[in-house]
Amino acid sequence: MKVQKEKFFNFLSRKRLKNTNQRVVILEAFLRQKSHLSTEDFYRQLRKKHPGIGYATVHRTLKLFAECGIAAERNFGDGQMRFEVSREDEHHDHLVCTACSRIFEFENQQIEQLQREVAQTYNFQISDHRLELYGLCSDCRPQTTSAPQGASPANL
Amino acid sequence: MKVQKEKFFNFLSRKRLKNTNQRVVILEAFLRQKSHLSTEDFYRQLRKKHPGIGYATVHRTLKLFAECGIAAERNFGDGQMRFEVSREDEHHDHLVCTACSRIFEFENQQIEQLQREVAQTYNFQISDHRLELYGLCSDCRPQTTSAPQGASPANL
DNA sequence: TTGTATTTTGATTTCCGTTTTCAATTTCTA
DNA sequence: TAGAAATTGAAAACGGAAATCAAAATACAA
Ligand SMILES: [Mn+2]
Ligand SMILES: [Mn+2]
Ligand SMILES: [Zn+2]
Ligand SMILES: [Zn+2]
Repeated sequence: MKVQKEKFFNFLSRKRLKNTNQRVVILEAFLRQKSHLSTEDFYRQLRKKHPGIGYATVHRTLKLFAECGIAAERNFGDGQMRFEVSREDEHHDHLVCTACSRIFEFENQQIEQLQREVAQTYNFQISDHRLELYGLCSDCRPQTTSAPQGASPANL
Repeated sequence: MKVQKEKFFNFLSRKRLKNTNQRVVILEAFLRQKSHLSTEDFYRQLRKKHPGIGYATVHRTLKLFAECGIAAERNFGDGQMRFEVSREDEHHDHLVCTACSRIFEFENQQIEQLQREVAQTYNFQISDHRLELYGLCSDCRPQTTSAPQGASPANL
């Protein structure tokens, strides 16, 4: 997390932005918080310890994090913007459970490579992508384990 | 387009919904319209020929199309819901140009297969997925064709 | 240290696409 | 054709994101 802090403070001075108490507090809370929180959820967490900080400031600061590159904005289809810490080197995509809303992360280099190939055939210059798999996680799907090895009775 | 019409009318009677003039008009316009239109854009097109039909009805009917399966809802990150005709058998993903907003469609069975494999390792039951590649289309990227084979002068 | 120009803050308002409301109208069935 | 039930369209409500603005905080030169 040291890296992200430095990166943000560099960003601030590069952009001639001011290093305020609120920004420091929000930064540290953000780096500690669990991933994929909506602005609202994050704000609610934060206000427990820091009731003085306003929603607008939280919102603006999260946007700054995204601009600076230490946060990734996510959008899983409910109308909520979500944020997670993003690392320089790492990239991942998501499995989203439509029942319990849990989110699982995965990385698949073959898929990434195939995406690049697709783009190439269209002479398209990729700057970003999103891949999300929606469905039921192992806890939420009907019969989690031990699918019958006999005849499964024709699924529809 | 015959298929979609039948499918929708079957859906209506199955659900005990009424077959109104507006629904027929909207259905036919939708099947004729170009893809990835927002509700607003579609409504504006429609009202030229059918000024009497209200936005609410258009919105509700597009949702019905989606529920019935003849339309796919899309969301390319601008805060607009978009719709396109969806066919029983076909599936595709999208390349979205961040400069001119044009949208290109592609299909890649290898990626689809790898997605299934990812899901399997998480014991996750996929019901849907979205894959979008964002960037610059061939018309919008800096030097479209004939990249210099000599030294390219350090981009950035 | 000031002084001061500049930025930031937080309460509030505005925005904007989506969805709901509700009385009037239309559809469907018996 | 009557009457129950669904639909319509104008308008209002909704919800999250973003903008507004006066007061406060910050940075920095003198
Ligand atoms: Mn993630
Ligand atoms: Mn498409
Ligand atoms: Zn689940
Ligand atoms: Zn383009």
